[in-house]
Amino acid sequence: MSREKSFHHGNLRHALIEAALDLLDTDGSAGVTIRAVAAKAGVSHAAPANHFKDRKALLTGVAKSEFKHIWRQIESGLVSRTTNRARMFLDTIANYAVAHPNRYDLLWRTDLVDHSDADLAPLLDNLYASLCAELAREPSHAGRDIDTVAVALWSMMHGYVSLRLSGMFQPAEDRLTSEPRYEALMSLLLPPVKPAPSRTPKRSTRKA
Amino acid sequence: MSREKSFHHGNLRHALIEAALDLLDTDGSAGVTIRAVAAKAGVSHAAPANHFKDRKALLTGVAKSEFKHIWRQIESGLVSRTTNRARMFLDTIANYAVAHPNRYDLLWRTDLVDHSDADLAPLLDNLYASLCAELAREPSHAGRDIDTVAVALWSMMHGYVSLRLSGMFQPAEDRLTSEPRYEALMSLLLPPVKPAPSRTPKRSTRKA
DNA sequence: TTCATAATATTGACAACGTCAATATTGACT
DNA sequence: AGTCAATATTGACGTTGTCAATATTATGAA
Repeated sequence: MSREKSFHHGNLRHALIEAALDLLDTDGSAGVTIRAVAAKAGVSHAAPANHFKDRKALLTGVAKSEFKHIWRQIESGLVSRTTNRARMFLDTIANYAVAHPNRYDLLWRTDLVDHSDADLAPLLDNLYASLCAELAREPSHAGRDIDTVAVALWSMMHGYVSLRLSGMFQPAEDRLTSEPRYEALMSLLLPPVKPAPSRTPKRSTRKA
Repeated sequence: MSREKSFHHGNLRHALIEAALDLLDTDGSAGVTIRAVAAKAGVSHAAPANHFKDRKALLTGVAKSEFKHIWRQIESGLVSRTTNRARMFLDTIANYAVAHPNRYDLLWRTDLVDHSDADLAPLLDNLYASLCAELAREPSHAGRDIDTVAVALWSMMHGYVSLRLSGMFQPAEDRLTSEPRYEALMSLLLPPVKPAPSRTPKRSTRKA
């Protein structure tokens, strides 16, 4: 991000996050030690301290980077889409979770990530507000409280993928419709539609 | 459980789990170190190795004990109840999560608990099968696939409490009905009823 | 009762970890 | 050229999980 391409290493901060992601994918969050990250970036074990005050700050940096990535992915998925936009919002996160289970797990680890971080908290707020805005534009939720629907959808998606990753559930299909389970779950709260208009969301504060 | 009340310490295994629960409640799962648990139980740092081969085994023992506790709580709640039994099943777990956040967090930590443990896995299977059995007895789910409803409910409950504990959501009420949010969420999938008959569940295999 | 043996507990050690202090090196700017 | 802040290194410390070696105790057979 920042163009400080000089000094001893040259943008070590970014290199540390990249190294952390590598270790995260292969060894899980427990494998993301300061020393291993430093070694992978080619610096001494105390070098990261100049950019992240401790391990939690480093992992919070990783989480920030990943939430931004998810946000961009959602945005790019929304531009060309006019129907089922809320659904695509949720699918993007769910797909991310399945594709990068260790990363998804980290994102919600309160012991490893500071969710009240000055940069991270607004990212979460924006995500939630964006989902609410999409739901508000869908006519099928006319008589419903938007926040309740948003919290319900996000909770179900998050709970499902979390319990899947925990091994509590196994992948399966709906016995009646033969849909994949995730499809069947979403249809309970968010029936898919065919036509719809388009753009520009509003804000909302996340309360559950 | 086992009546081996002798040897040096006298039922150290049980004492270790109790000590671990204490540390878990006060300091979170990170505070449950083998050495701290041993110290709290009044033994040397290597004594636990005779009862738990490593830290994961100890925490898996804690999880087993807690899942049994939840199971008993659900059972005792069901005996005198004829309506909304599935709902009470879910409420029991949700209430446990709020009352003991650190314990609930541990239960789903795949890095700390072995969910494929020979004793633990059947507990999870029984819990899921029990929920399915209760849902099957409720007439409101006539045309639905029971597993899909069970997975949806459990996912939403788990996702909601998890995201609450992560700080992603804050406690709030439904804007339309002024119910607490949790009530509003559950009502979306499990509308409460007044009358109903009674007893005896069946089995089901957990697939999602 | 004696004694062998298994079960259980202790002591001591080791490597890996996060973190800190002290020091060294480099870049930027005057 | 020379000062200063930013950045990196080295070395150390306390804590952790785990292992090996040893000691202690209970159990059951002789």
